Amino acid sequence: MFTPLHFIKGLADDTRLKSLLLIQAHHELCVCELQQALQLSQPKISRHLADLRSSGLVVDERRGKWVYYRLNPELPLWLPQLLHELKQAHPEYLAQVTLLASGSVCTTAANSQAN
Amino acid sequence: MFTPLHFIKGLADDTRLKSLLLIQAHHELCVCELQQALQLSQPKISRHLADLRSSGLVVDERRGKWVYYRLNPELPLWLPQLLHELKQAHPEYLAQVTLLASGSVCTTAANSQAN
DNA sequence: TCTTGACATGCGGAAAAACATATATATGAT
DNA sequence: ATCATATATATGTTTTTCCGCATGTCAAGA
Repeated sequence: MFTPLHFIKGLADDTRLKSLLLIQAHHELCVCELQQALQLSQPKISRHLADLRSSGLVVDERRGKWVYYRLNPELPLWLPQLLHELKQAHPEYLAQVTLLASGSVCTTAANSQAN
Repeated sequence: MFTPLHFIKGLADDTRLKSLLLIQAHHELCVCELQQALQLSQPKISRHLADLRSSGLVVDERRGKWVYYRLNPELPLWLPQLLHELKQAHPEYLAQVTLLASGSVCTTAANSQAN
């Protein structure tokens, strides 16, 4: 169903690639966390996440008001592997992007993640 | 100079991705060999190879009438690694594409590669 | 039920990517 | 010099992708 090309195209955008790297690093993130980390508009983030979802790269789960995204656990392993290698090899790529500790935006989304 | 995103974008096209996989498998290939393997027009192949060249993914070398392309040896190793994994994980992707043995097209380009 | 906060989507428009066709360049052979 | 082969590029067009802005949905609280 999904060719390798579909996956690669999913990665081929700055917003999407950075989102995936952040999601992998933090296991899961909600839209507002990505929004503040990448300093982008909500619709922009949301639309790219929808792309990632429809190309099978991420799965989403609603918990209360928030929707959490994580890497699709059924991905071919070259994909999480690639993201990992990529972060090692190009640390500067995510350097400017920092996720505020927790509970700073989205009212208390990050806080509600104590489990 | 090259961000990981530039490299990924280089891969994000059917013609380019297949070309890279074929080039890696055969160490080096000339335009006419790719052309017959992928069954595409010469300008199309040539333009995509120019893209790959300008994004640093391949290097070219002219030998006589032919121009041979191979992976840039100075690539971050996650890249050849990725191509390799990709071929393992998705053998069907290149299944339809077969390079005729040698010396079948481009007069005798492939033949001249006995070294 | 009304409101607020988090997120998704519909809809043009702009920008980039890809394409086909035609033409140019380079090399080797005649 | 001329010609044929291999490859590159120029040009105009079509397609795809990305974006901003407005609006819609859904859940929780008052």
